[in-house]
Amino acid sequence: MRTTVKSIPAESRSFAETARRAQIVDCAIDAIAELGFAKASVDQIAKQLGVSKGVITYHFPKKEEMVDAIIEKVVAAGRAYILPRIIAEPSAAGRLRAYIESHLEFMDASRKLLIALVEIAMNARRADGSLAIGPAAVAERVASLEELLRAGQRSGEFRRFNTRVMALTIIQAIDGIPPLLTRESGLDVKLHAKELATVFALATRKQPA
Amino acid sequence: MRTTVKSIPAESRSFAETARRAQIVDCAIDAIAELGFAKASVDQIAKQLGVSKGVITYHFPKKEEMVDAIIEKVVAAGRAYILPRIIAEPSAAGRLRAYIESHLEFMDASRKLLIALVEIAMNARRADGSLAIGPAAVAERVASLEELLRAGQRSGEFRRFNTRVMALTIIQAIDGIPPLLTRESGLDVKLHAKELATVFALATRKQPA
Amino acid sequence: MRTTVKSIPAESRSFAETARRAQIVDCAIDAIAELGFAKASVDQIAKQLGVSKGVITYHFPKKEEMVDAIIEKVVAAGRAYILPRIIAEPSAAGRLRAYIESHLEFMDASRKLLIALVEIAMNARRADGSLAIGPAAVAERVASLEELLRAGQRSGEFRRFNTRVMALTIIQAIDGIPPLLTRESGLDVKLHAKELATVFALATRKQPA
Amino acid sequence: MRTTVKSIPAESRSFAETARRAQIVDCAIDAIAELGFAKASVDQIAKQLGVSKGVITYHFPKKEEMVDAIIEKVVAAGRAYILPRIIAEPSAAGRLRAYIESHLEFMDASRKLLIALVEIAMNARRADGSLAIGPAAVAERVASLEELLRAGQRSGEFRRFNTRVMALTIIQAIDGIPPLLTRESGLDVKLHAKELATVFALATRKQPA
DNA sequence: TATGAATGAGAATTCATTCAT
DNA sequence: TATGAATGAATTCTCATTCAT
Repeated sequence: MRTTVKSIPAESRSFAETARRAQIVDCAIDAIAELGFAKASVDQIAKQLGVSKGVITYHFPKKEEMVDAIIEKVVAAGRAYILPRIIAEPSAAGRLRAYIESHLEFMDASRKLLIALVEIAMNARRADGSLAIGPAAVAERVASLEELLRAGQRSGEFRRFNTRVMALTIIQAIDGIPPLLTRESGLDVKLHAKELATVFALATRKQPA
Repeated sequence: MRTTVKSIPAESRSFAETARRAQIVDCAIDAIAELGFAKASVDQIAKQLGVSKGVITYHFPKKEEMVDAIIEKVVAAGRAYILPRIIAEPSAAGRLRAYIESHLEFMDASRKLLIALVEIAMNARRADGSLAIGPAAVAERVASLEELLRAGQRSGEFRRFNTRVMALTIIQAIDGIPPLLTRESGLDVKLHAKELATVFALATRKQPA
Repeated sequence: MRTTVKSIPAESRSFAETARRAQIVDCAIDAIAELGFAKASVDQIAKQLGVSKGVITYHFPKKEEMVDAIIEKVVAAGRAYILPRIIAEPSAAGRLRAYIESHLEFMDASRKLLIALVEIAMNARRADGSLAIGPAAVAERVASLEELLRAGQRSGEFRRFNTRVMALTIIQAIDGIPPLLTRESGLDVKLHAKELATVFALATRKQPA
Repeated sequence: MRTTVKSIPAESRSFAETARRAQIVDCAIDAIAELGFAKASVDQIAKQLGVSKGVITYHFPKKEEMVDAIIEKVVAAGRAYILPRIIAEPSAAGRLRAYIESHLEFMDASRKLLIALVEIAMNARRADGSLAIGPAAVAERVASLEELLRAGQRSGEFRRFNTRVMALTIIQAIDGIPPLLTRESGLDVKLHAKELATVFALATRKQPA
């Protein structure tokens, strides 16, 4: 038997369980990306997956859990793509460029994931009314980017600037991309990435004369 | 008289009617900013305004009309704040700085308005399912900013760059602010604005040797 | 001042009052005929009349009263058209033919009135849920037609038949016309009337050997 | 599974599903016959069935589907009753008599069904505003009755008359019965049927002398 | 008399969630 | 595990009616 209230904790999930959850998450991402968060009902997701609604609620007793699983998946995928590309760069400037470009490349390659994530970021709310993707998540990203920037300042590659504001500026410049992708499906992301990288390269480098 | 089908056309509204609509719009903005678009139901708005639900549907037979009124209000307010500040600047660089800073100042001064607008931009959909704030609205802003940038290039103030990508980058950097305001209520917008202005000043200026 | 609960009794109505009521009734008939009873809201009627909703509710505090006024008008108009044509006929057979033909002629000439009346007959209900046009109204018409038929039997023109059933049959054959008019706007009512008259002429006459 | 958008297609319905739908349809027929179409809300029907409103919308996502199911049921029942009785008759006159009498017998035996059907015919409208039972449905019946009449004329049983008008006349004489049943619950339908059959027998037969 | 604002009941529909099988 | 039926709250919208001016 299975209690209705709680889903199986991650560590005690069977292989099949894990696979099913992944399937559902993928399908939910599709649905959210296509229809928007508001219209991506459990019904819809189940329909697209070709199973009964009960399957969804069995694996994710609360929709919130499904949302969390989606966030987790996208974040993990993003990290897996981006981190190695940053680390591979020897200079701070290179790492910043890699940070920006790999973010946009990932977004380009995983449009649906990102569109879904943004839908969730804007709409999904917890039972108490708070946003599902809260300030803490951003704060973490900001902190890690600041670290990168400060390293560049310490090494003398970057000029003096407020690292917190610069980090926020870069991050929200990046985070502005997915909605752009929704609106302009033909957007040249490569070009956009290069331009954005250039912008922040010029903005952070030690200014000549 | 009031038909159920159409609201009174703007030009034939009485003073009281206009005032009531404004009141409702303000209240709706509050509700949307606080609760998010999805939870800002007609019921909620009516409750916050201390009137019956019918009052809302009386003045705005379709919720869509209310949404349009909100958009109109915010856009008009934004334009009124920003445009004079841009025009006042003699140089292209000055106008770009004014563009960025006045946008952020306005957002800072009118946080709720902007948060509501972004909620609407992300969520509100017309009866046919299309977004209430469509690609056309963005395209218009991009075009007008590109004009500013091209003028700077023509006058020799700005380096050569892809104006479309730069415009998009600037605009989405700006549009990323309201969600930031939601998450970080203590954000120093003045500082952020200056930093952002500097970023794009450095990014657009004719590069020194 | 004027109480909200009761309309002015018929006998103490001013000329203007009477005219206004007639205007509203005409407009309501139009609206009901066009939109159907369910969609002919007070709002709609007021809009078509170009006045405020209050005007309607002032003259007809309850919608039911308006409905009654419509019924009254149509019935009176019908009676005025039909009765003289019946009385003019010397024979029972002639009166029956006149009964049928003048009914259909009236319906043809006053399609909107009849369509509205049928809409009301089918849909309008009193506060207690009973139909606005009840059994009594039909009973009266049946009785009067039976009288005509019995006279024909007494005079030897008609064969023996159950006058009640024949009267009901004729009346509902007639009452079936307005919906027919709604569905088939090109219906040849003249032809239909003649055919119907012939049917009942053949059905009532003393049968030849 | 059950999507919100579409109900299960007829061919893939389970036994239980079919039974439930039938139960709801029956209950809806009761409600419509009793209260009229306008007052037979989903709420009402659910209440009468002793279930929650969601049950209805679960099985019939759109009320229109429920209406269609009702129409289908009544039409099928009618056809099943009437057709064999017509076919059984060898002569055209016999078939016409069977047509009329079996219609009325069916109406008598299934009063509620017919009353509900007429309510629907008069009131139910599709999303686009068109009547749920449109002109096409009547046209079909007229055509098939005309065929019967023409056969009688060809065989020499019937006199020459306009088959279209005669068919329309017969059909609306029949269709006038259900409202009559609503108003006069004590109506002797047997007698009425015989009388109606006689009327049209006399009206269609080759005239003596 | 006329107006328009306000009211509140009730309509259809959507949806997350619960639960027996 | 999976299914699908059931639930009830919430949402938008319509409408007759009331009432102050």
